[in-house]
Amino acid sequence: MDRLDHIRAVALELFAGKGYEATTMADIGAVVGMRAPSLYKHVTSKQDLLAEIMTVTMRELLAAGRAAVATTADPVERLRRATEAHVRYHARHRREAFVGNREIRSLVEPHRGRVLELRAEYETCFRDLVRAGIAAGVFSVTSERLASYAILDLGMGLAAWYREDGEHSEDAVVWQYSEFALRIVGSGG
Amino acid sequence: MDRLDHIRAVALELFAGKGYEATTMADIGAVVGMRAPSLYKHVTSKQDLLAEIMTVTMRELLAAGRAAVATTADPVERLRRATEAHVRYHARHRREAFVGNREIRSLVEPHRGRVLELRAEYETCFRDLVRAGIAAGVFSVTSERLASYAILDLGMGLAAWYREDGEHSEDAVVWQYSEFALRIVGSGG
DNA sequence: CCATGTAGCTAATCATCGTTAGCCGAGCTG
DNA sequence: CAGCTCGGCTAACGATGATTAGCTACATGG
Repeated sequence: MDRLDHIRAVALELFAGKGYEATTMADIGAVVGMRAPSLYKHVTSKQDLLAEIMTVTMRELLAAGRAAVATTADPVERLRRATEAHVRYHARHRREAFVGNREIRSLVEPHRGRVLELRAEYETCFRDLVRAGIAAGVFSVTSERLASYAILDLGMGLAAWYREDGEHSEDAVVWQYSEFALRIVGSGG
Repeated sequence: MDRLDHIRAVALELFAGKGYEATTMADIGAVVGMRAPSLYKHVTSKQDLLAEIMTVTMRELLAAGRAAVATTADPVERLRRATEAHVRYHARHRREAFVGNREIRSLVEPHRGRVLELRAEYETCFRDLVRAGIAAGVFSVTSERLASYAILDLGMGLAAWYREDGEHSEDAVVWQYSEFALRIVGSGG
């Protein structure tokens, strides 16, 4: 693995485990195997490390969501696939998702604004999916906002507790949580 | 309001808004109307401020949960009431709940251990509620763990976005989210 | 009216951290 | 072999921030 990739991976692990502010460059260096100042031969700043993790994560998440709904027009199927993508991403990249959700506050402008925009866009996608199902008469919820937030929060919660080697396989969690999402909108099996 | 209560309230507001680490004693003092060192005439440390917020919050949450299920034996009704209490607490004390969820990492031992114990106890309550419903044949989920996590995460998500003066009233959110919880376990109206 | 405690302030302490400066050895290139 | 670049190191800088020390004004109670 490239030195830089290694640093990024370690930073992600530590940001997820102790938080951005609580992680020092010396911490990162200690795991990578060098002193804090040497890190600057590979990265431009600690803030940059965070900014890149977060923007890449949000972009990937958004892309995964768009791709998931691209091949069908059925509202139920669209919401199911979007939720599957959402949950799968949060299970497979739980550290990225975790940091992405929790450390927005630590991001400095203009990165924060950009990440927030991406997130708003992502949320809008889900709200639209719910709205479409309501309009089609296949979902029964009184507020598309509450329902879409509830579904999105499933993923964020997942990123907090999911472990690759835990009790549940990725597929099991993806399936069960997608089922939950459809039940939330009143369209469960 | 007592000076000390005022300080606690300001600390809570700032911890919720910028995070514990990012909040300085000077920040708190600036809002209260005094210099950082003067705060120590009322408070023993910044860490103590956090520890008290978190332990009080967890104790209140646990008490609210226990009280909610105390007066009925019906599994469906018990889960509904527990969820109502859960969601209501997160709506009414969103700052406390938000800090309580996010700043466990910033809590130093032995406080952290105690708060984690309380949280584990609280989670166990919900898992037992779900298990009881499954045993009684009124819920249909394959994993009580996933279902209870999903329900608990609804509250945590709520604390992140809910605003007292927002689009939805507390009662509306409580009702809708409790409905979501029952739908998640396959017992929705 | 004085004595005392309360609650503020400034200055100082002490530690931590991100980041920069400048040195140096190893290894590739001509 | 000479020199350059890469990537490490130590030392130092500069800022920040929690906390302590020690001073002072004021209010209260004897």
